[in-house]
Amino acid sequence: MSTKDRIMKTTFKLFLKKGIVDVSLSDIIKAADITTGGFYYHFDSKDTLLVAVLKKYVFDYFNSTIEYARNSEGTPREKIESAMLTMWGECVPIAEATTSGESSEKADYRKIHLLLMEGIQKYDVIMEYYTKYHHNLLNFIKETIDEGVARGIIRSDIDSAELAAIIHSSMVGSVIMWVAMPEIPLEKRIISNMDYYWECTAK
Amino acid sequence: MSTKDRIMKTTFKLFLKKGIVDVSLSDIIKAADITTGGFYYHFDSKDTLLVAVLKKYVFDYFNSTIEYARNSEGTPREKIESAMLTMWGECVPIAEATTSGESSEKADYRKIHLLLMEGIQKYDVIMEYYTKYHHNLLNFIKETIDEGVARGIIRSDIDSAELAAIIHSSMVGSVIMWVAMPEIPLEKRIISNMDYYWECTAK
DNA sequence: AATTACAAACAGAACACTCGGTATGTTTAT
DNA sequence: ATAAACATACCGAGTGTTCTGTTTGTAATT
Repeated sequence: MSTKDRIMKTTFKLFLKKGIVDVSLSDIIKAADITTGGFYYHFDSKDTLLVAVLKKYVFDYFNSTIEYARNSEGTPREKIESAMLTMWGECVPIAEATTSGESSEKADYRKIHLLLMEGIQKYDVIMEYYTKYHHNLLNFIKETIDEGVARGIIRSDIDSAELAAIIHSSMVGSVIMWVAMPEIPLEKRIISNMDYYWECTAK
Repeated sequence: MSTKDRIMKTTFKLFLKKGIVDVSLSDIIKAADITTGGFYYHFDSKDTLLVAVLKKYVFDYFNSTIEYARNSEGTPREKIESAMLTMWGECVPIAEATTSGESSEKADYRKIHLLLMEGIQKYDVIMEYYTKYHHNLLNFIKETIDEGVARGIIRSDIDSAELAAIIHSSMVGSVIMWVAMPEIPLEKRIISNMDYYWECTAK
């Protein structure tokens, strides 16, 4: 693994532990076992690194998950549910970044969400990534509903754009509620919400 | 207004502008027109101030809004909807804190949400406040649904706890989506979601 | 010889916080 | 009535630390 990759991976691990602002350059340098000179050889500034890390470990992963779900088989509900659970439940790249031998602590989306909100507040470009990601997710849900209507699985008298928006915000809300009240697992929240929608929408 | 109140109000205004971590003590001292010594006469530390400000201007306001809605008249839907819109749409104390003459910039809940997430990450006690607030909100929704069932307005075969959780997360999700995609106003999102639920639950 | 990939010392600003002092009340004792 | 004793509210220079970023140096590779 290249030094640059090691810096990014180490930084992301530190983010998950302490949030963005509480990670200093010297923290990164110590944890990645490099020096200041080495760091500035690979990155222009601390900010450059932070944005690159969030893009790589969060947004690229999310968008590729959506892309994967888009091309997968299954009922509309299965497709949407599995995309959500993959993005927010399993969090593969996070697991990869954190559990490579040394650390066994569970990395979950709750931390990621807090990171994102911190990033949004600090960097406009993160806000742009976040908006684009949600447009992508919303479109995916709408397309999947349309597909369900076309296949005769979903009632054809619904407004797919509106239903997609409702499902979308409901799913996102489940995640936030899970941040505030982790005693109910995310999976249960998502499935319970979906049950309710499908009761009203399935043909 | 006492010096202590002025410090807190000024700090909250700065928070809305720059987030928590980017507000330094010297920012506060300049904006509130005090001195370092004056500040430390009133507060033990910067952290003490930050937590006190979030409690006063966010959590106390939210919880009192729920209390007010609990004791108000109207259909279950009206009660729930107006509580949400008061908390997240109008944001009275924020308006009070920011628009007292000098500043006319719109303060909305989007900033508050980002502040809260920042606070949660940094201070355990803020996380506790946040959890308590959401339990309070969830209970209010459940009680209101139960009341609707008792009054014969809502179908009696629904599980009020589950429906409350679904409505709760959907409302919270609307707020988050509004952070990411502000082009659709919060009010429209909330009403659209509620329309959908009421179609399935009203008698 | 030149470029790559780092090392190490350092600069300069910003940070939260301390501390000795001052001015202005407010009791209490004579 | 007056002075002593104390309390409250505030001042602002100064401390030590930490921060990001710069500069210069060096070993290895091409």
